[in-house]
Amino acid sequence: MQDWIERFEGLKRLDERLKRKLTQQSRIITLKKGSVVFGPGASPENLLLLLDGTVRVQQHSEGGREIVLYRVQAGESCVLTTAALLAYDDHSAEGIAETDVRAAAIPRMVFDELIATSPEFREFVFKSYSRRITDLFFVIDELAFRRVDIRLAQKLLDLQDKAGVVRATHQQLAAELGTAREVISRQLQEFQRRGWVKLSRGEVKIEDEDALRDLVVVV
Amino acid sequence: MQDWIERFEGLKRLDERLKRKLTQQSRIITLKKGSVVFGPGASPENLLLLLDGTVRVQQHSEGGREIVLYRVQAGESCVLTTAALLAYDDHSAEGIAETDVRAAAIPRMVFDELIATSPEFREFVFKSYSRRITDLFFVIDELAFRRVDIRLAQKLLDLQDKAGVVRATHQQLAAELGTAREVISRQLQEFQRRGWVKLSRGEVKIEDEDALRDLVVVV
DNA sequence: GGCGCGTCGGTGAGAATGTCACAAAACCCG
DNA sequence: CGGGTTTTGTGACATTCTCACCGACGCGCC
Repeated sequence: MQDWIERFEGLKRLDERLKRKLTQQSRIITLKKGSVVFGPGASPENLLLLLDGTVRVQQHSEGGREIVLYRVQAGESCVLTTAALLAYDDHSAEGIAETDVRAAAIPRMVFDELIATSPEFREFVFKSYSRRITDLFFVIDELAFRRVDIRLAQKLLDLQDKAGVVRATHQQLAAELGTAREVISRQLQEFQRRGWVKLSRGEVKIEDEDALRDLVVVV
Repeated sequence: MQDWIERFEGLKRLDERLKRKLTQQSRIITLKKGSVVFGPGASPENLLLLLDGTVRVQQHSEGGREIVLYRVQAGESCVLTTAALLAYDDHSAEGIAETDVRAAAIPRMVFDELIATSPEFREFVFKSYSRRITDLFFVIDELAFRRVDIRLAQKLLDLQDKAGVVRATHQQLAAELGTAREVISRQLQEFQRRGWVKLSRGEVKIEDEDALRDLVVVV
C-alpha cells in the first residue's frame, strides 16, 4: 500500500528519501461516489493525488445550469483545486467524486517542502497545472466555436463504455456541454432518426460509431 | 531602474539578497504595440513580469473567429504562458502587446532557483496562477450562461476611457466576446436606438452609463 | 477634385440554439 | 395497482449564428 507513488508518472523519479517522506506524511483518504471533494466554502487543506476513481469538476450558473470543466483521473492531481479556490470561493466551482475515490492527501507543509527541495516534484506540479489549463482552453474553444451536435457526438464517443453504451440522462449530457436539456433531447432524436444511436431511459446506445466520428471530424 | 520589483505586490517581501539577484539576472525588454509576445511555435524561454503596458491573450478558431481570454496588466506576470504552452502549442493561443510594453524577463534557471529558495516567491507564482485560472473560469461562465447583450454592455463599461469612449471596431468587440461581428453590430444599434450609446466609425461613445450598468446587473 | 481600393458597418433570410410552459412516458415504491 | 418522482417529448417563441451581399467611409494617388 506504500507504493502508490509509482503510479504517478511524474513522481517516479523522486529520490528514495523524498518518496519515504511523502508516503509517511500523507494520509490515504476515501470518498464515496457522489460526495463533494471541494466546493464553495469547502476549499481543501491538502493537495490530493487520485489513486482510484475520478473526480468531476464543474461550474454552476445562477439559472441552475452547469458545465463540466474537466475530470481528474487516477494518477493525476487536483492542483488547480488548491490554487484556484484561493481567489475563487465566491463562485461556484465544485469537485464531485464520480465514483468511489481513493486519494493521497499531501499536507500543505509537506507540499511546500517538496516544492522547495525537489526539481522533479516541481516539474510534476507545473505539468499538472499545464494539463488542467489546457483542458480549460479546450472548453473555451468548444463553447465559443463548435456546434452542439458535433460536441455531443464527441462527448458520446468519450463517455461510452466497452459495449458502446453511455449511461447518462439528457440532463447530465446537457451539463457536460453547458447547454440546455431540450437541445440535447432534440439532437439525440435526430441522431436516432439517422440510426446512429438508440435511446432508452437513462442511456444512449451507440449504433454507428463511424458516423459519429465522421460528424466530429468533417465539419 | 532597478526598483521595478517594488511594483509587484507579491515580490516586495523578498529579502534583499534575492531582490538583488532578480534585478541582476533578468533583462528588461521592450516590445512594440502589436507585437506577438508568444504564440503558436513561439513559446517564451522566460517568465515575463510586465512593467508597463498590457498584453492581451486570445485564442483563434479555424473559422477565423477569436476570443480574448484575459489581459495581463503592468504589475502582473505571464505565468500561464510559460506553463500552458508546454502542452498546448498545437492550438492557437497567443499573446499580443496591446500597447508598447516593458517587461522584466526572468530566465528559467533563476525562476527555478527562486521557487526553490523563497516561500514568498512561491506564493507570488501560485497567486498569479490562481488569478489567471479565475479569469478562465469567468470566461467559461460568461460564454456558457450569459446573454450577449449583457456581456457587451459589461465589456463597453470595462473598455471605456475617461471620456466614456470605447475605441474599437465591431469586429474587435466581437473578438472580445467570442461572437460574430453582425451580432455586435445589431446589439450596438439597439443600444443606440435606446439612447445608451452613440456610434461612429471605430468608436462607441457611452451616453447612458447607468442604463448599461442596469442591464448588466438586473437580468 | 475624382477615382480606386480596402476597411468598416448594415441588412435580410434562414439555420442553430436557448427558453418557457406543459404533457406524456417510464420508473419506483408501498 | 395507485400515486409520486424522474425522465423525456413538444410547441411556440426569443436569441444567436451564418452566409451573402451592399453601401458608406477613409485614404492615397493621379
